Amino acid sequence: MTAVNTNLILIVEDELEIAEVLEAYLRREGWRTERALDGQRALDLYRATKPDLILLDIQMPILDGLEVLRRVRADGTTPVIMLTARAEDIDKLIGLELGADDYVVKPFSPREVVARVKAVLRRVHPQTPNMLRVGSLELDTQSVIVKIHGSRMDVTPTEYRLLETLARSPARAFSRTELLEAALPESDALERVVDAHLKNLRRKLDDAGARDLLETVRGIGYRLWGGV
Amino acid sequence: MTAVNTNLILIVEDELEIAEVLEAYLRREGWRTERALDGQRALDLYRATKPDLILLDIQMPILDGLEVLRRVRADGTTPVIMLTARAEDIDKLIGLELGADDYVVKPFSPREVVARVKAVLRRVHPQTPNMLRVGSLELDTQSVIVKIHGSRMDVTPTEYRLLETLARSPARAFSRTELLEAALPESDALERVVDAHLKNLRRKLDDAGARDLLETVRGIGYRLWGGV
DNA sequence: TCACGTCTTCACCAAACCTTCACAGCTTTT
DNA sequence: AAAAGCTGTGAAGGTTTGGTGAAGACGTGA
Repeated sequence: MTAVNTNLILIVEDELEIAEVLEAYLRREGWRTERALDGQRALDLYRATKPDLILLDIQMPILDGLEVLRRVRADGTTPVIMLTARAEDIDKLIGLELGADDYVVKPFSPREVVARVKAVLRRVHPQTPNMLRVGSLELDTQSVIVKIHGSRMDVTPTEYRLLETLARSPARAFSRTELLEAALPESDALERVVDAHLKNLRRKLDDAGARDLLETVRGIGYRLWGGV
Repeated sequence: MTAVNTNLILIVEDELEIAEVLEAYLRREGWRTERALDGQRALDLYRATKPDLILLDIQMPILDGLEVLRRVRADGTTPVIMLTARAEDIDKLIGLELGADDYVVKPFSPREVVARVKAVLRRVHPQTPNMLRVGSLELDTQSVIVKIHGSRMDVTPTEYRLLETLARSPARAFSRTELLEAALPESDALERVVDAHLKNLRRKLDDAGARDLLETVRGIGYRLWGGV
């Protein structure tokens, strides 16, 4: 029931165990998945199923990931997240004409991958708006720009992610743990880091004239409030 | 009556004390609960009651949690949150074919568990109602915001929990003990604290123009009453 | 390598909150 | 009418929680 999230994700990965773990995590989030163990099969499945997103390992038999990416790009704009063992050639990967949408460096945690997939799908999907508005706050999730009363406010990456998480569910009260997991996956920071970042964010909001936007919910966490 | 939030949660945990604490916290949120002390009884209860979600300890006599999970998965898609002592092999747990929906590592805080349960249920039933209304009182359980006649009323965490408990069963008379257990589990406060909190709550309701919402039921306790 | 911006931790403080108590007021019982 | 039983209430004390500034860790690019 509740077929809200029927995106199809193609997992291209020759290490069976990794593929299985990824599959389980993605399905847990409600996505359908397909798996390919090599580049050739990946292209076949790509053409047959037209997935909404591709998770693509670089090192693979038959056709390597970069070649698969090239051919997928020659055909369309399907979002691709690269899975790679080494951080070095990443820059080329993203920078050069290949145009992957994101990448994750092995060894990665499945949660990290899920977070990236969500982010990319949000960015790409036309049905999801790129503008978030809460009171006088405006977030452009495409260009990663924050505005208050129409003028720009500089925020650090972590502050931005926290803000976006909060802004996606205005008024909803988030626990510190939720915020940590949403904005800082892979970090084992203490809950208090949320306080620290939100304190800084608050100062900036304050300077920009939106003092009361970010509310503390005592005993629970925080909430963004721009309404009655 | 008042079948607003009739989710049934099955708690499978052999440590009695943990099970009791979890039960108290979950009931506080308005869910019904069942308890099983071992894997065999868990499966029996699962088949008999078809719960909406299962909290499943891994270490258990008779049938361990993993085996229970396997069998539940063989039968359907009931969401399962694992309770586990060690953080290490978690990813495999969730990943490989077993497919738990989430996990919490012991020692956990009951609040944390409640948050996870809420998150998983939200994922599974996307449109869960989160508004409670009694007369001119409105509770948004997701935002943790209280409104009277449409405008916000600030309440303390304990006041909020008492109010929510009362509002989930409008017109029903609660004893002080019931309210204590529902709103302050694990507290050994005297019954009189309920009076104290409700006195404060009454003053706030009064200031907000809803004087008679919270009624005293002499010899019994209190009740929320909003109209005919 | 250094300099810089950012992230994380920590310790301390203030504010908010919870609990208890004593007493007053009211209701019911004797 | 007095006594006994409940509930309302204000204030005091102790506890918990969140805000805050500073210091160190970390990573990145010059």
